[in-house]
Amino acid sequence: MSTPTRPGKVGIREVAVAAGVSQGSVSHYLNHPDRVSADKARRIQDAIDQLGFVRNNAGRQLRLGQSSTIAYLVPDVSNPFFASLAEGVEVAAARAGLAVFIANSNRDRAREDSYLELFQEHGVRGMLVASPNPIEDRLAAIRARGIPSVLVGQRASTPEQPSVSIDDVSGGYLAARHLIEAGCRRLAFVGGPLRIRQVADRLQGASAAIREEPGVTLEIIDVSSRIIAEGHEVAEAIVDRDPAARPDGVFAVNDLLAIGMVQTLVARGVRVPDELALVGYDDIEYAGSSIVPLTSVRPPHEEFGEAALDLLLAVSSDTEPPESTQLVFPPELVVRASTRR
Amino acid sequence: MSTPTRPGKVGIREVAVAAGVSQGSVSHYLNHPDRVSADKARRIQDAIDQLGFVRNNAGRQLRLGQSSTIAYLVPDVSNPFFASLAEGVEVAAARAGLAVFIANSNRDRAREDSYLELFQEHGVRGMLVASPNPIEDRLAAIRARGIPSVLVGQRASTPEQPSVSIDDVSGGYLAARHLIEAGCRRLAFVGGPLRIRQVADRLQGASAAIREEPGVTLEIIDVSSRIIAEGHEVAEAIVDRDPAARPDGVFAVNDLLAIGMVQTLVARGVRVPDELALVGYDDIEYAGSSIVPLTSVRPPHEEFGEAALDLLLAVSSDTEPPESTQLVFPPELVVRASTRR
DNA sequence: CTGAAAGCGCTAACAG
DNA sequence: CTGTTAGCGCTTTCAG
Repeated sequence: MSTPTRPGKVGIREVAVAAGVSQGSVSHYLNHPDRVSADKARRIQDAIDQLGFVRNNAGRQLRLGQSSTIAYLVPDVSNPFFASLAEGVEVAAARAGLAVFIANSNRDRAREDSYLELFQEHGVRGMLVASPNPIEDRLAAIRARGIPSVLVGQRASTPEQPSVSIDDVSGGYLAARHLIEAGCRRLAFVGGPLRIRQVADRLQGASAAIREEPGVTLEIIDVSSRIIAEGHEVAEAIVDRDPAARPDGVFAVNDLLAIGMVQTLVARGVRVPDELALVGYDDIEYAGSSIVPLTSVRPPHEEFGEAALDLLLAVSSDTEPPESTQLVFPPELVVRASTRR
Repeated sequence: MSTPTRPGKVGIREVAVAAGVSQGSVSHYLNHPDRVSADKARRIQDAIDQLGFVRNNAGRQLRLGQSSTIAYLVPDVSNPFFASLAEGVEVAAARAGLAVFIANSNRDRAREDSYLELFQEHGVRGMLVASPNPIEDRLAAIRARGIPSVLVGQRASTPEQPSVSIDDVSGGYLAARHLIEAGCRRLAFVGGPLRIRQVADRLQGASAAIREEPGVTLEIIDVSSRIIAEGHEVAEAIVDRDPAARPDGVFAVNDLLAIGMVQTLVARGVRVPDELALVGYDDIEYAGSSIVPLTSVRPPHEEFGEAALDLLLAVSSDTEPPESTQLVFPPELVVRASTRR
């Protein structure tokens, strides 16, 4: 027999037999439907429906040498900021006929590595990577193997690495400046670890604003993670201080921390913003609906995700690479009740 | 030449040449490291590092006939409820040596379908599916092709379909009962469309509670999507009514709606809970830090995700399938300020 | 312990 | 327009 049908397995071969055509025609039908006669097309489609044929991606990809999925690696799926980026990424990907697989590293170095490895093994078309860790070396190595990537949320330090980020230094400046203008004199920066680029940049911007204003002090409250629970702890510690020793304005390095803080501050009877004004960062959807609506530094969200994917597409196309491969968006300050005295 | 080295491409073949061993030995080293002599193992590893070899998943999977990734299809990545499930899913997956790819259908039927198709093409080991749509038929067809799945967040209606869900009827009952006990007499259920199983079940539970209490009425306010923005709209409409015509207790079918509602109610000067008490559903992390902290019906989160993955593993193993393949967790009511009069 | 070789399912180049 | 066929990279028998 030249084309035996194996029971149980439904491949292109079984479809061909059922439709009474050759394997090649089925493949043609699948990939260039217009190059097959209407009659055979119908018979093939019928056979496909009948048999419930699903084309095997492994075979296809092995043959083609590339897939049509792109990967989006996120440090924390439960941070709404990354979720809202994902929306934009998917919109742009759909437009380009690509599917997006999201993977969650949970900020864990080892898991980041293993997903990065996995993506390569899977031959993804490209990757979008958001990470609190220094990861450019790894991305450079991956790029050398032909897989392009865009660093998301952090400006790349080498010109070869495309990135999409916001200007965190000016975001930090905006936040601190605003607190000063609201009358705060003893500021605190809540965030860490400082080795994280975004954290350091935001602090740097805040420091610059403080330096412009003699008499205003900046205390740094270092935290190891940037989640709601950590905000609770920091706020507890602040409330436990002698009232005179408390900061009167806090710039939290992200909204999760800020939300946690407001929650505890309010619960412990500290008046926000009167006794303590608070600015967050990212302007996640929940910032505006916090116990005390949160003033926050707002990066673009969906546009940001779209920009990242478009950039990835641009750098991976054969055409001339785009003018600039390091997009930096300006942040905006969204003022809400947490700083409105 | 029997093993030519193609420049640029680094495959198992190139590694073999560089290490001076055969292709088969490299593969052995990769898959059964203990079956290779220490000397060759070292040489092979050196060659791998040197060349930056990454094994090609397409070839591997084609040969093996299966992959070691599982898929998690989510209707909305930006809903923190699904994000918190993801954490649990990944924990359990990591334990089993599996990687999780998350895909976002954005509640869109067509996108759901195309991801489901894609997962099959990719030969995932199994899928976890959360969907507001009726999707069991599709999953049954996929199961027939050998890919197991677990329906998440919705009890399956056929015994063959494994599922992990909470008892939404009793969740709805809990919510409405609580509002009644808080003194509410004109309740409103905010949610929709009613063809969504979870929505219908929650309403059914609420109705049961109302029937127990003569004199209490239940108004149904139908919405088409269950997001924060929709909550804003519903609240606007309620505030625009004559005060006497407003409900005094609202059960929102999820926290997103409830959060949007509180935000608008407070902004428009309606006192929550005094004029209007509010209960949400899902107990997402932000419910507790809402402008008025939200009473909510709480399903398990991480445990839920873990349970789903464990169930998937259990049904896909060759061993006897577990006693019960339809896990239903009981919900709890978490009482916060939004109903505390 | 090691190597040679077959073949997983598919696509595209080529011949008819 | 249709069929035949050669691999894509890998794993795994099976011999040695």
